Amino acid sequence: MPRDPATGARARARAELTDAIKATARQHLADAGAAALSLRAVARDLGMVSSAVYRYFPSRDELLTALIVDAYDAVGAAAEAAVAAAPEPADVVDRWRRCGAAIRSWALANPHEYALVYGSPVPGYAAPAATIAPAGRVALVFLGLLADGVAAGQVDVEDRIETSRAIRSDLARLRDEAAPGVPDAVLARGLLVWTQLFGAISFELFGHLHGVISDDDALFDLLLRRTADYLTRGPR
Amino acid sequence: MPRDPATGARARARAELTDAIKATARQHLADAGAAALSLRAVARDLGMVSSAVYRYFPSRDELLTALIVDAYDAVGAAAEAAVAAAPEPADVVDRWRRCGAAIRSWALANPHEYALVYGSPVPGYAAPAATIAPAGRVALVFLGLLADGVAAGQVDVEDRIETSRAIRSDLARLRDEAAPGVPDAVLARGLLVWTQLFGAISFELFGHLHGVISDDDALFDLLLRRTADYLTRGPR
DNA sequence: TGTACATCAGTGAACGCGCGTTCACTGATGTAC
DNA sequence: TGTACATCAGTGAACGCGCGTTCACTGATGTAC
Repeated sequence: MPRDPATGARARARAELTDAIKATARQHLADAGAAALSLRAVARDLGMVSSAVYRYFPSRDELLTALIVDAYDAVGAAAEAAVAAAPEPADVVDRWRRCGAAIRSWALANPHEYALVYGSPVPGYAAPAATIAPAGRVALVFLGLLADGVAAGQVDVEDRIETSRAIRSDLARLRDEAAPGVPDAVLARGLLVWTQLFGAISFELFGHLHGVISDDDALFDLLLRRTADYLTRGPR
Repeated sequence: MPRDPATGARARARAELTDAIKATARQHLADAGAAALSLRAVARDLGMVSSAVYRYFPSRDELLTALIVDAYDAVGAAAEAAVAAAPEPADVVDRWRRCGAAIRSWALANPHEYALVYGSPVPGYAAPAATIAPAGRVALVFLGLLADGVAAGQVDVEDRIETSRAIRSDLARLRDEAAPGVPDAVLARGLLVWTQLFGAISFELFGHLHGVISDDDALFDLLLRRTADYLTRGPR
């Protein structure tokens, strides 16, 4: 009866089970890690026979890919929401801090999905092209707010960088695609700050601050304040 | 005949085979990752029967631990050597750049050992206490050169930080143990720079700069210059 | 120096296990006339 | 509205595989007297 196949009972059941499989697989990530993600174990948890999962995902790697895409989308959505919720859209410092805090919060709430995409690559798994666009989503949020900050005059653009021609053309491409009007030096500062953000989150999550820093929140807050300063005021 | 058991033929053979097992296991890390490291596969590669490996490592996890300890030791030794080779021991900027470059070089030359210790934790494996001291070795190099830089008056110590009491006491412990005379703000800058260093290496190694930055060397060089500046001159 | 004994490396078979994937099948759900 | 047919979800058995770990064993290497 239903013309649109997406609204039929069968289609709805299919969508629901697809989600249930992903949800269970996500839980398994926590127990065993990506490398040990097992279709059979997921099926068992759902009360299905293992071969039934193949109706939904043609292979284990496709399931992994779906989880990776979901993770990238989730962290991107978290950042988008946090930045969009900023009361003063023109205040780039505030938006940056919200952005960074949202990414960290998501990572702390979903440590295994964070590790899945920002930790060591899964051995034997080659990320397919389908993961590229979702991977960029969260970075677009950052580049967008940088561009806004420059446009609003909140970012010092006097800074200069000495670097290779290759880097300059990389930065030019970034500018054309996602950060109109942002000069090379500001983009470079952004890149450095971006790796710093994920470096700090990874260190915290992977235990490298264990026994060294007891107040991770405070350290991260310090990072956000210092990087905001560095982004807007430059090195001097 | 030999009184010292470490010099007997049997003991030497044992030490050699222990090393051979670790070397083969290290190669396997590259192909399959830590989670899939298999005692059987290692034994096969060495032409031994799998049960023979148990004469050398009582379990798969003990072998993993040995690899982790070796990796921490290797990166620490690389940093120590690079810093010690600096012609001007008093030049903290130069030493920092050598230190950072050495860590990155080691990581690029040994990507899977880097991932083993700085990537996502191996699922189901709990790092034993024996890994704690080696893990700190590379950080001691950094803290040492910071302390030297402060003592030599090369580091701006006017900077102040606002942070929690917990962080202040963490920093005080760091100072007492490994960085005498280094004020809180400088230690905090050091921590931020430290996470930035590993964040950049991880991003590069784990493919997050792929398609974005084509000249990783130049970006890293920029990072070293900017962080050296930040370490010594502070935020302003 | 020579012999009896203890130590240790390595063997090969076996244990029980879980994995990804394929395949022919049964029923239930949808579709076309 | 009713019937014949096509589509699809899920079943259960089977494939071949590799894993960690244990165990009784054989021989070679070292040690004590």
